[in-house]
Amino acid sequence: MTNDPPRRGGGPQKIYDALKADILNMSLAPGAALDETDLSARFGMSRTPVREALQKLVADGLATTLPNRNTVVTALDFESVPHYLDALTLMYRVTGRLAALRRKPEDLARMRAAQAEFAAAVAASDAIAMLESNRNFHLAIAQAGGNRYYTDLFERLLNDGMRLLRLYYRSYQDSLPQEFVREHDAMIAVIEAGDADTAERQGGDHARQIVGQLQRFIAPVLGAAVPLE
Amino acid sequence: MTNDPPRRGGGPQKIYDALKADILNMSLAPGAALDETDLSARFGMSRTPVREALQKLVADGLATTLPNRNTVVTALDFESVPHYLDALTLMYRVTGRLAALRRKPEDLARMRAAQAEFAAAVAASDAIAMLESNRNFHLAIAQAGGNRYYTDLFERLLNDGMRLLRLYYRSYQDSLPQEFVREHDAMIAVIEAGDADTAERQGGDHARQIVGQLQRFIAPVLGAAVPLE
DNA sequence: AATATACAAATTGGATACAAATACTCACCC
DNA sequence: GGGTGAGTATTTGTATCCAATTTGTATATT
Repeated sequence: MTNDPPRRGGGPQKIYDALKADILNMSLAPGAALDETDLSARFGMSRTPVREALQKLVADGLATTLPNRNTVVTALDFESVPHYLDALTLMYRVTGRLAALRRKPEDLARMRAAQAEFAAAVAASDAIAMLESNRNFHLAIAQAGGNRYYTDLFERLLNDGMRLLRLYYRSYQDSLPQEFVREHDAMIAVIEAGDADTAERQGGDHARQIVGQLQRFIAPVLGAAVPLE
Repeated sequence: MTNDPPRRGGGPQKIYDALKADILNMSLAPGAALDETDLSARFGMSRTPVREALQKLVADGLATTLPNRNTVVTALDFESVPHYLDALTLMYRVTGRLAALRRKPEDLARMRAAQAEFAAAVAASDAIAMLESNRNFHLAIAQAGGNRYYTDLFERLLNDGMRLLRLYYRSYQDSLPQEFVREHDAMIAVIEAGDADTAERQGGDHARQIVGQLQRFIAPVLGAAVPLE
């Protein structure tokens, strides 16, 4: 039996991973309470490692602690969506460029692996798997760029993006996913070829697609047009 | 006496602030051990709030925990300096542009306050105060932009920058600080005028100055030229 | 009836106690 | 004399315990 001997120190990581997955899935909705006692019961550990995991989530911006009260899943505030899209666009461009300049064989392998998962998820119409593999694909591009400042910011953006898109994933029922699969393939090709200018332009184009998506699907919810640019 | 009744919840913040200041000053050198027991004695609190503060420092990238061993101040690795400068340059430009577009009166007030401190520190040749007020000045510009994704990244960059420059602050004995004072004033003027294109260009120019500084003062230490761009 | 106040219950923040893993010491062996 | 190993000591990781703050409820007062 390869029953992991529950190694010391692995507790907070397990709890963190589980909660993070639930938050990104929107299994835990924005605003949902994260009760320390409940969680310690659920994971069979004391409150100490639970608190450590919660503090990491807070550092990621995925949770927020209300002083002397409980911790909650961070809300998605729509007024910051334009800021979000601005930063996302910039990071698509920058990471695309850097990846073209610095990609190594193992980076391309990671990108292809994530892209294969993405294509499979699209074929299966599995929205959650789509969002997750899409996130991993773009994260692989950022990692290929090798700049941890960009990688860390981009991960935060992609995390928030998973939650935003999960709200509106109905849009993925349309023809767009196939379009994204093709675009991803094109990005891999350009990055492999090392064409930095084209990779940056592609990143901008890809971002524009997503901006358009969100405009179409969020604006109606808000009841008014989102002021973008 | 306005003796703050030591309010519950303020412990970790105090410890975090004190340690962060020491790390940015380089009073705590990179690689220095952060012993939980020592710190709890020093601050007169138990290990619990100390650990919380350390975890926040780790999340900031200022400290690193070695599993089952102690936490240390994160090392400054010179091989990532080019990445650092790349991201810093981009953030100078982006935050300059955004600040010009979205500045409010209170933002300009904060910028001017930090700039006054910076000028005073330059006049007094106080290197630490220079670095700190310089950091606060640029952070005020980022805050004026209002995009928390950029603000958070920029704060990390400015933190790392304080440590890097502290290593080589002899360069500030030269004529350059006065140059920086003038440039900062020019940035305030352009941001107040709302000229986004010029503000972005200024940011890039300012970054170029710093890149040049670091090249001149770090390259000799490394024994070879740093490959930049 | 509505509001304010006092009381009670629940939950977080912090302290202490305990267990596991690592580092250090010193002796012993080659 | 140097290296290896057992045993000890120190330090982190986890559990439990206590206190302080807040929320909700019930009662009393206007």
